Amino acid sequence: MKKGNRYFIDRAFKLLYNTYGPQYWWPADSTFEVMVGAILTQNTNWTNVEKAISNLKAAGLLSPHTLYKLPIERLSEFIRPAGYYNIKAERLRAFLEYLHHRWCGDIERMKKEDTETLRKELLQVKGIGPETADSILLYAFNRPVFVVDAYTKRILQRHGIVGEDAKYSEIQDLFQSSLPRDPQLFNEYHALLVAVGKNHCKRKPLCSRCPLGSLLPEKLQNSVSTTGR
DNA sequence: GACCAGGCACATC
DNA sequence: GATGTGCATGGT
Repeated sequence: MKKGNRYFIDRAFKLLYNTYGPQYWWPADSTFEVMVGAILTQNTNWTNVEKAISNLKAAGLLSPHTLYKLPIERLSEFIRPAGYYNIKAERLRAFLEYLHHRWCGDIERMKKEDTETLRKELLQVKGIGPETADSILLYAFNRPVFVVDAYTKRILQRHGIVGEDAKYSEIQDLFQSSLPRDPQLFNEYHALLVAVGKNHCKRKPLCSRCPLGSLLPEKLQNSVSTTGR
């Protein structure tokens, strides 16, 4: 672990927290809702996911048992606003099968399993990859697992902390070995990275006035766009 | 109308 | 193992 990287990880959190304050993630009323949301939000704006979730709520379907009984064709209609609705219906279906066959639909039982086992099992569910599995572990089960998303990767790349070809596990290790294993800290940090990413780190360069600007290495200062906000 | 969003699986080389 | 592609709605 390079010392400069640890400094960046440490300092960035403070800057982001001072700028944006607590993010109160994950916005949901239940553990199950977090898990459903984690699948629905794959490559999708959260506002679209909210529409899908409120559809399910309004129909009284947001529980492991009721959703399990719902035919996949109807499920896909309810979640339509979230986009990729056919594929996400299949993914939710696969998760619900896992929940029922492995845990009898009992989330309280699932909560007692250890983190490594849960992660391994979640990754075997078709449609659940590393980010979705880790979102469930952190935000639904309060486990000290750092979630790496597209914004996290982009921000680290633009600051020269990791290379263009950085793998998920490399970035995750970077955070997990630099920070105390505190779920609340990981929770807040990831949410803050999304907040700054939405404002300043889109696919096209948009770095000016970014709260992390002071952490940019000098050699990268020239690449900062001044046309953004 | 173009671009983007809190990924993942699968085909192909 | 790396790279490309399909999946789709809704906001800016």
